[in-house]
Amino acid sequence: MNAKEQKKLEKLQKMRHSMAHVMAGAVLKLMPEAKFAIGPAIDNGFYYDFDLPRKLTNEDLATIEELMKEIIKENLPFEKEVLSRAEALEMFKDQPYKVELIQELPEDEEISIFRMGDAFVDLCRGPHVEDTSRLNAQGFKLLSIAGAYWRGDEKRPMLQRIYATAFGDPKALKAHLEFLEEMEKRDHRRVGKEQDLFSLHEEAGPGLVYWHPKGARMRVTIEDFWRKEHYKNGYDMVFTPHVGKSWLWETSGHLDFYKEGMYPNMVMDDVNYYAKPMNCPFHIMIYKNGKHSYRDLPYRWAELGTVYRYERSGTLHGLLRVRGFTQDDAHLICTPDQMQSEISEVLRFSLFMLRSFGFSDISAYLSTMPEKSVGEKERWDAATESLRKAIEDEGLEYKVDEGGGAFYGPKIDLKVKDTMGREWQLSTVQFDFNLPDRFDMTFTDNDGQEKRPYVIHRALLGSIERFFGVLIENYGGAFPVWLAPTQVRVIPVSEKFEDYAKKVERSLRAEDILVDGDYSDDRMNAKIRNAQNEKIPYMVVVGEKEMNDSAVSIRVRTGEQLNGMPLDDAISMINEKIAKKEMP
RNA sequence: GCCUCUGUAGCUCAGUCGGUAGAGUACGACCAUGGUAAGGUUGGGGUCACCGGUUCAAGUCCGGUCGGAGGCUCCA
Repeated sequence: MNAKEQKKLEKLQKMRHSMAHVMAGAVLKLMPEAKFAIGPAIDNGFYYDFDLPRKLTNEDLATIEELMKEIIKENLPFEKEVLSRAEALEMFKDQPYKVELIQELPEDEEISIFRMGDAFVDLCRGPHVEDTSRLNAQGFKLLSIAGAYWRGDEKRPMLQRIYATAFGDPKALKAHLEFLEEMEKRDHRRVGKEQDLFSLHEEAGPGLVYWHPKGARMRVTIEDFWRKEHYKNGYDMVFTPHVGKSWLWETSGHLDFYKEGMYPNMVMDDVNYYAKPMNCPFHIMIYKNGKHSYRDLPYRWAELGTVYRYERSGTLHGLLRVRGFTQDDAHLICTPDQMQSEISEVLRFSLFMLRSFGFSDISAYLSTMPEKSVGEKERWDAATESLRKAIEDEGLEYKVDEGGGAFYGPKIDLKVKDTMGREWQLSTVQFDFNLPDRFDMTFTDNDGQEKRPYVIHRALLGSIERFFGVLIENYGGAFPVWLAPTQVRVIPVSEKFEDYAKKVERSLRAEDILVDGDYSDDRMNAKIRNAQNEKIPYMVVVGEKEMNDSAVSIRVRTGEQLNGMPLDDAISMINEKIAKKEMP
C-alpha cells in the first residue's frame, strides 16, 4: 500500500469509527439503559457491541438508521477531553464494560473521552471527524444483528452486535452493496444447489459432503490432474486405512493433544479404534515397515486421504468447513542434505498447481518457532531458513509470523486471492520434528550411523472439498472448459435432427469431451436458455444446414456465435481450450 | 457450544384476525416440430421440521427438541 492509499484508508477508518459513535448515540436514544462495549471500524464498515434490556429486531435497525440520520443532521461536534483514571472511572461507573477497559489501560496511557455534542460520550482514543456534518447520511447501511461474546470469550456475557457498512459517498456504498449481492450469487452453497454439484444432509450427519454426479465429475477431473502431476513430479501414491487402533494415536500423540478434534472411539474386540483426523501416522507406518538407506531418500508419498475431525456445529459452513474431508496430502521424508531442494521443489510445485486452477495472485506466510516447541533449535533454524530461501527464490511476497509455527515445526502457508479479491489459505508446507521422534524413524547414513530423517507434511489444494468450494466461488459457477462438468450441450433445432445431434454427441464423446444432448420437447429457445443458465461452456446447435455440411453451429457461453464450423474443427478448438485450461 | 434470525411441494416463496394449503418453477402426459435466453393445455405431488400444550378448531398462539443462516478474530 502506498502513502496515498494509506491516507485514504485512515480517513475512511476515522469516518467509520465516528459512525460507530453515531450509532451508539442512536441506540442510547432508543434504549437509555444500554450498556456499551466496543465499537471499532472494520473492513468495509464498523460495528458496535451493546448489552441491551431486550433483543434487537430488524425493525430496530431501520429505527436506529433513522435516528442516526437525525444525529448526523444536527452537526454535533466531536470533542476530546483528557481525564484522570479516577475521573474516568467515576464518569463510566454505570458502564461495566467501559470500567473494565479503563482498569486494563496501562498506567502511563492517556485516558481520553470523546463527546458527540450531548448525544453520546464514549471512552475513546480517537481520532474522529470534527463534527457529524462530515459524515454522509446516505453513505452507510446497517447490515445485521449478531451475537458476540464480550471480548470474544465464550465464558463472558453474550452481547448484541450491530454490523454496518459505511463508505465516504453513496456511490461507493452502492458499489459495495452490489458486491455483497454478487457474493451471494456466487455462494458455493447456492451454486452447488443450482448446478446440482453436491449436498449436505443434516439427518445423515452434518458437515459430511455428498458429491452428486456433476460435482463428482469435476472432482475426478481435479484428482486425475493432481495424480498425473504428482507422478510427473517424482511422487508415489499410497493408500492407507481410515481407522487405526489407539496404539497408533497414542504413539503419534494425537490422543494427548488432539482428542477433542477427533471422532469418538469405536470398540471392536475390546480395542479402541479411531477414525483418522490426519494421514501422517499411516504414512509413517509404511516407512517403519523396513530399513532405509540415505540412498533411498527422499521419499515423496502422496495420498488423497479422507480424514474426519470434530468441528463445533456452529462453525460448519457448506464445503468450506466440514467434518469429513479429503486432504491432498503428501509426506516428504528426506536427509538434511536434501531438505533445501525438496522445499524449493514443493513450493514450485505448489505454485504450479494453484496457477493451473487460475489463481495467479499468491502470497506466502512464513511461521517460525513458537515458545513451546519440540526439536533442537538447530533443526528449527535450518528448516526455517530453507523455507525462507525457497520463498525468496520464487520471488513471492511474504509475511513472517514470528513464533506462529506449530509446536512441532515451522511452516509456509500460501494464500490466493480470488476474482472477487477475497483471500483463501490453500497450500501448506510444514516441518514435523515431533512424529519422527515419537515413531523413532531412522535411516542409515553413508557413515553407517542411524539418523533421523526430516519429515515434511504438505497439502497443495488443502482439502478437495474446501478447494472445490473456493473454485465455485472464484468462478461463480462459470468454470473454465477443462473443469466444467458438462463441456458441451448438443441442441437439435427440432426433433428431425435428433439423429445427427446424437452422431455429433458420439463424435465429441469419442474425443473425451464431456457432452450431453437436450432431446426434451422444449423449444430450442428454452434449451438455449437452460444451457446458458447452467453455464455450460459450449452449446452446439444442429439443424438442416449443419447436417448437410457435417458441421455444427456453436453458441459460446459468452454469447459469441460460431456458425457452420466443420465438426472436426469444433473438436480441435474445444480440445485446445481444455488442454490450455482456458475459459471458453 | 453460545446469541439472533429462521424451518410450508424437489427448488424459490405466499398464506391476513386461529376455521383442515396456494403460486411460480421443476416433474409426468398430451398438443405444437421449432434457427439462438421461457410455446400451449393438463395432471400428480404436502403428517406445514419433530414432540407436547392452549383451543370447539393450530401452518398460524405457547413450551421444548432437531436442523439451517448470520455472528462469536478486528479493542477504549
